[in-house]
Amino acid sequence: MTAIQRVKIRDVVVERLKKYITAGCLKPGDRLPNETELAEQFGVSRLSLREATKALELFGIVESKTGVGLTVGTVCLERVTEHLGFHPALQNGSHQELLDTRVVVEIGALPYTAKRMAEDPTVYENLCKRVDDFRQTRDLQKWIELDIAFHRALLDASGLAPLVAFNDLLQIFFQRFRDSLKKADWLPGIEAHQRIIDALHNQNVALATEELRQHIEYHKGRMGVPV
Amino acid sequence: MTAIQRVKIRDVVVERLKKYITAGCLKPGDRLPNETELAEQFGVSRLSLREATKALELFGIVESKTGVGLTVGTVCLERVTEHLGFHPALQNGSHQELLDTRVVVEIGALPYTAKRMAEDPTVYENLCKRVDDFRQTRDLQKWIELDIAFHRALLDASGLAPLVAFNDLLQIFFQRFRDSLKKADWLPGIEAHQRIIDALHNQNVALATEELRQHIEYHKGRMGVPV
DNA sequence: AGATATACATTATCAGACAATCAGAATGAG
DNA sequence: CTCATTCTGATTGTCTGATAATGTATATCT
Repeated sequence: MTAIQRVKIRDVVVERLKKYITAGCLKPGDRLPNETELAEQFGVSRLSLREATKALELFGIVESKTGVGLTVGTVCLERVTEHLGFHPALQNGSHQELLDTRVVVEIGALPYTAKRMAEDPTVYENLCKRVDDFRQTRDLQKWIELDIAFHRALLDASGLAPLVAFNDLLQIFFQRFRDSLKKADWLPGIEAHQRIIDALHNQNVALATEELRQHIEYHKGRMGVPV
Repeated sequence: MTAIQRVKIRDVVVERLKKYITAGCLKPGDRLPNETELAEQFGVSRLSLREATKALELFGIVESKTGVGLTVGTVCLERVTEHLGFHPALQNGSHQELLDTRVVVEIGALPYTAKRMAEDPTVYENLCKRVDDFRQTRDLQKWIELDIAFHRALLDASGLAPLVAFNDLLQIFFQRFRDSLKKADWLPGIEAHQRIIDALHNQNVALATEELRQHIEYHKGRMGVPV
């Protein structure tokens, strides 16, 4: 049996809407035709079109205001996180895969970070400040936030915005595991953070790489059971 | 003026649905009440409930099958990235940034690919076959497809599915640049592909890395003007 | 017992209607 | 003329009701 599956209209509409936006090079804030017109254009009922737009609206890809119409929205990952952060249904690839992916992304960015660090002294200073914040915090929940923020800042310092966006998505899948960590598990991480940025500061990418790898993989044994 | 904003019913329903899932500790695959029942329970019309479920379905948070009903779904990174091509980080990223991001991702995956290649001989064979396909093609459009497919396969061979998903996203933004390439620009790429997988086959990750870096950056000068 | 056909529950999609809301035009007052 | 107010048209938000498509489970027949 060929695993045919009924193509649902709204999925087609979703794709066509996305294509409509990209094809027209529409930017956030740009107006879209109204529902009736789009529905007619796509040859579907207004309801089917609505189901598509409403779904996209949850991502922020489009926005709709009563009495105004549809506009292209600004995708912000916070909104995505908000909807995906709640626990039950996210269990994607194995933890190992996700962990390895993080290693690839974060380590791959290090050379770029080192380069920028050499050019701009504030980069190192800002990262140091983050480690200091870490040291002065006792609250577990705050630590989790700071840890995420640090790794994000480290990536951000590379100047590769796409990687930062991708990392934000990955973090969603790590959220659950962070919550299960104990206070003691975090302590070694603080100095590891410091060693990483110090190595970068000294333009020793190889050392920073090794420190970061160990730092990420340190959690491997502590996070829940692999698939 | 307090920025009051009409609370849309479907947003309330979305929240209640998420709460319903978390409160009941429902796991992927678990059944939900049917649409009419849920609508009644939430005190909204079936349509409003549908708009909420359909929106959540785009994320994979819930799944619905005709004739079966609603079930709790599994959120997977692939599905999320699939719809996130509109993220500002990707749209506003300069060509240089996107190119660097590709370098990070593809090179970072090489060690994993090499490892899998050592364990499974078919990995190398499959990649070789792709290069052969390349050699026997004269059509420009076909070359573009094969090139995308090759790089995708190379990533896929690493076993890191999240990276593949991210790469798929990136490729969207390289599409237009590929179209601007001439036939002659592609010729050197064929053998570069071969050299990369051969180096991996010999477990020479360093060489593969250097080949791949040069291969990707070869296009740098040929692709449109940097931002 | 096994294969086939039927019935039922459920979602998918549609059409039409009315209410709520907003932006801008028309109107009026000063 | 300028500003505030009202009105109007456009657009989305929500509802009701109905029909088609689909998958599961039951019942039926061989």
